[in-house]
Amino acid sequence: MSAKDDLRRLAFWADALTEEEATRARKGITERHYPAGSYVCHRGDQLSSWTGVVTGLVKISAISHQGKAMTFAGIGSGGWFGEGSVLKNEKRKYDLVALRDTNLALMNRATFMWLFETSVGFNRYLVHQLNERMGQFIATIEHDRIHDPTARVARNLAWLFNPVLYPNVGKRMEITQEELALLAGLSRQIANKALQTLEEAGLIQVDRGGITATDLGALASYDG
DNA sequence: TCATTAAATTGTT
DNA sequence: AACAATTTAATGA
Repeated sequence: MSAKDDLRRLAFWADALTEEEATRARKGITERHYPAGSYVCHRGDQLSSWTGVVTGLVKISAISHQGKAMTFAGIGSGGWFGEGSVLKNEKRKYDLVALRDTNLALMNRATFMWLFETSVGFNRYLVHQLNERMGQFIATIEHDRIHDPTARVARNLAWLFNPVLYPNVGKRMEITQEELALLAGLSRQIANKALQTLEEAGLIQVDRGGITATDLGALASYDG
């Protein structure tokens, strides 16, 4: 098996690399397991690895200076994040929590920087991802003051279903209502009601242990 | 393959 | 937070 095939198991962007690049990338990555509920890193930690979710679900959240907890994004399998902190070699500005049993791929900084300076395909992927996430952040800021729980759930779902950031995700995502509540910062009961509302509105279909998006655009722009 | 049991998830109060 | 109902997973006959 080639290094690229091996790398593809951990990272979908393996296809953008040459054999040589993939070989080096693979060597710079280690896999690590995080039990459900455990912290991957706290704000202020010096986690100098670019991080990919192989399996599981991770929440990125921060506390605003006003003391309010805020979720930036949920990352499902296939998602990679933290390039900002790695590039600038600075401390994390947010908390990372594994919402369920999770396997992460950690790429050390040296390897990341080498790819960044060497690989055209890698940079193409990075720019693509940064651009997409920029759009997501802007949408987040616009809806920062939304308190309607249904809208918050809709937004979090729209993130999770983002096809650019998480190409592995199809129309259906495996996530329990409890995990979604954790993501949106709501109680499970409220999240349950919100999901029922969204289902009645025809945006999603809820089944046991998973949610199917039927109208992604409407989900992303849902404002109550 | 089927039945029983345990565990997880959901809907409701 | 606690409860009952329902679904899935695991086990063993």
